Amino acid sequence: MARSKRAKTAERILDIAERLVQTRGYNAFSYADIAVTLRIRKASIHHHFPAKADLAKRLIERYHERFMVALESIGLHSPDPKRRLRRFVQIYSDVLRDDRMCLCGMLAAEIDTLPHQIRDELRRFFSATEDWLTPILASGRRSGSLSFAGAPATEARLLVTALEGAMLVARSYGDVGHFALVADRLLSGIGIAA
Amino acid sequence: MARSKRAKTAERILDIAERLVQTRGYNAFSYADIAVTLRIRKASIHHHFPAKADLAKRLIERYHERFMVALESIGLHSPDPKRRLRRFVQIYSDVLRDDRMCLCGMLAAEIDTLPHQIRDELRRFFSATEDWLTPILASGRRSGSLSFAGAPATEARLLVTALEGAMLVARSYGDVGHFALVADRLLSGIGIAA
DNA sequence: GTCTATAGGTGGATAGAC
DNA sequence: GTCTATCCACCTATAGAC
Repeated sequence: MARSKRAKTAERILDIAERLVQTRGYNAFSYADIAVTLRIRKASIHHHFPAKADLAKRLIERYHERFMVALESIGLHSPDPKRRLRRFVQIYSDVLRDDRMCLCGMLAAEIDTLPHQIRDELRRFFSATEDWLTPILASGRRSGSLSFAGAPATEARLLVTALEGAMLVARSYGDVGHFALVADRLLSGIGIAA
Repeated sequence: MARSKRAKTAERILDIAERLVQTRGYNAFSYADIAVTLRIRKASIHHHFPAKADLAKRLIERYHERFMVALESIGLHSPDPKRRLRRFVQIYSDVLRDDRMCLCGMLAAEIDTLPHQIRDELRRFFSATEDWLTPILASGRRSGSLSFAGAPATEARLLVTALEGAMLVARSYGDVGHFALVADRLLSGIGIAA
């Protein structure tokens, strides 16, 4: 009972590492950073994640899983395509408001320095996000709720890449409003009023 | 005469460092990497750029200057807004085709680990790019050549952030076509056919 | 599961000879 | 302007006691 509120150590390591990667990047954080925050020794972290690459792999898996859960939750709660896409954008906005970059966007920048296995995970993440968006865009247009010219899959890719880029650039301004301007423009571009 | 074809050492250091930052990031390259490529010693690099931050600062300055020269060149050679914007997108496409990320986009990802002075430089780069685009978009729409709904400055920001994001994500796929799809969609969105 | 201790390497940076 | 030599901090990772 005394430990019921405390997450297992492995999960707490992942929590701290996640924030570190999202703010500083994979190559700019160390086991020492985690050890200080968690107030254990570096060696103890290696017990849970033998190599840094193991930690990174698990980090992406967990992020991907949670992202998909969030998307499924959007699908369940709101059948309206406009509302779904607003909530989709809100996920990115919330991450940025917490002073973070998307985990996969950050790792994408460092792609040339990461194990090959991780490249595959990143691709899967972006593709899965597009795959979630595409049918919503398609059916939304069919029902007359949304309006855009090209293929739904193209529009999905624009949304994913533009939101990643807007986060990236907005962070250099330290201004969520910078992101919001682009996000609103993206939504209005498919017929969703701000 | 014998050395007329060889750039000064400082410039060659910048050339190598530029590629390293654009491919690996600021935190994943070292003076040792440059030394090996240039076949001189690490200490010699410190003679030209005492600290790594000095190198980074000069790197952004040079990139920004050259980018602006490229934009001015577009302005001189083609009065047609459609043609200007196609050539604008082509600049990003060329960088990606050389297996690089935009230097400033890469540094933007690492923003939390960089000297504060560099944050200002990055902001200046993105803002200058938007400032170059905005009047072209405005006059292009006035003349009936371009077509979009909101403020020209908003459209400019969408273009800059979306192109950065498209480069970022496309690099994780190792596929320029991934970028091209988004780029074409961005252009068609303002009335420029592929 | 956490600790101490340490290995073996690399990071940025400096002093001083040539 | 380039070199050798060196510093010290930090890195990832391992061995073995508790």
